[in-house]
Amino acid sequence: MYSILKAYLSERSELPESDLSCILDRFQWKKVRKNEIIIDFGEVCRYFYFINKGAVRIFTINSEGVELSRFFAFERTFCTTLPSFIDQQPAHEYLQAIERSELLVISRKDFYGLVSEYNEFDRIYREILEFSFISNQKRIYSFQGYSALEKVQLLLKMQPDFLLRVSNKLAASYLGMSPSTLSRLKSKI
Amino acid sequence: MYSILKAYLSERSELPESDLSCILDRFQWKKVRKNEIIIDFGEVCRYFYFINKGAVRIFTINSEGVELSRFFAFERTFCTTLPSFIDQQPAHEYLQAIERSELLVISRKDFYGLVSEYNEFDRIYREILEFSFISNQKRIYSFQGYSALEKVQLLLKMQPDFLLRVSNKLAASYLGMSPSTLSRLKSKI
DNA sequence: TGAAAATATTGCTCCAGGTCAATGTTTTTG
DNA sequence: CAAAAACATTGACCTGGAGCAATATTTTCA
Repeated sequence: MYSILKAYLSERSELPESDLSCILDRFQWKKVRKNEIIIDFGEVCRYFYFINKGAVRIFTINSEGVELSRFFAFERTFCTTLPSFIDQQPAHEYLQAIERSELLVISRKDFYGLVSEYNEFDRIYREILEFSFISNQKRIYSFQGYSALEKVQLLLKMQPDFLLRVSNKLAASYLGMSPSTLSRLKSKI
Repeated sequence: MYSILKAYLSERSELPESDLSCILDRFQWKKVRKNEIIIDFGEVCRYFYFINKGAVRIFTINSEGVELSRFFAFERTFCTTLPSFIDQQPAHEYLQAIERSELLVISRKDFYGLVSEYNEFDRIYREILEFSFISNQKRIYSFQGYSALEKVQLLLKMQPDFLLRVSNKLAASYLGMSPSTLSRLKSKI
């Protein structure tokens, strides 16, 4: 049950077995059904999530009622609505399971406890922050610089299985184009 | 000369006078002329910069030769090409002064020295990381959800003096539209 | 498992915003 | 400080991608 997270931590640190099991103890098992909202808009985010199985997305809804997806995460990934988690203000976005998923959940208090208790865990957290920053940055450049077709090609190159795993509608809301445009482009590739 | 940085640090921490002056000692004064490239594409970024006076931008050039601006920073801001600074790989972007500017420069080694030596400085660095992440995130949503006109209005609301300070051409490269479109929209507002 | 709901595909139409080019204005620099 | 270079504005034109709607397909769940 914890073996995937254990492997994840082992690969990224030198944590001894004893520390690993202390760390794993702080996580709780949680099953969510497809489309379940894990963190709601306006709610303060009090947990960090590790995706053991399944997939989630982070999205918001603009003033015209259109869903905008910012981020998709799959197995073996840490994920949460980070701004709200950091500053404990109401989230301006949703965290949603897009498949039936199994999550390992840790409270904010325990999470920061691990960060200050284990140097190696602090390093892993910093890597998560940096990774998030850098992937956001790449996305900004891709929105600025590319046509719809190029954005699809770029996505296929960076995450070849994304379009197989994510529905046309959600993928379009991630790429910033309409579902019909994405559908047409897919038939061209 | 160091008074602006000193005030910046004081506002954000409880650092005593003695620590403050130790910290300030690690920074070097640097003047740059307008348009000067501070960090070049392909160069490994070895410094963090505090903008004492002036303004800089971070940009890249896409495959069609078009400049894409990701970020503008003005007085009283820390700034660098963060991905390259973090992992010491060649930068995929440029850091450029867009006005004649005065910078306070600290080497990566000294910077991380301060991070580990002073808890308060570590906190300030984390705030910089988080701020960068969150501002990138807002920008992603704004690219996805808004028309050209709405993007300009949003920018005016968030940073009212941006368009007064940044040339039409550069502002357009930040907003992801052509200079002619931005020019037309400005006359409508 | 089969009816209902959600999603995907595709044709048609239209317009926001791009490109190009001409002109006016500002900035740079010898 | 004047000539040159860079930039801003504006008009004319064109096209990528949006919106809508009809149909086909897939998913959901009683």
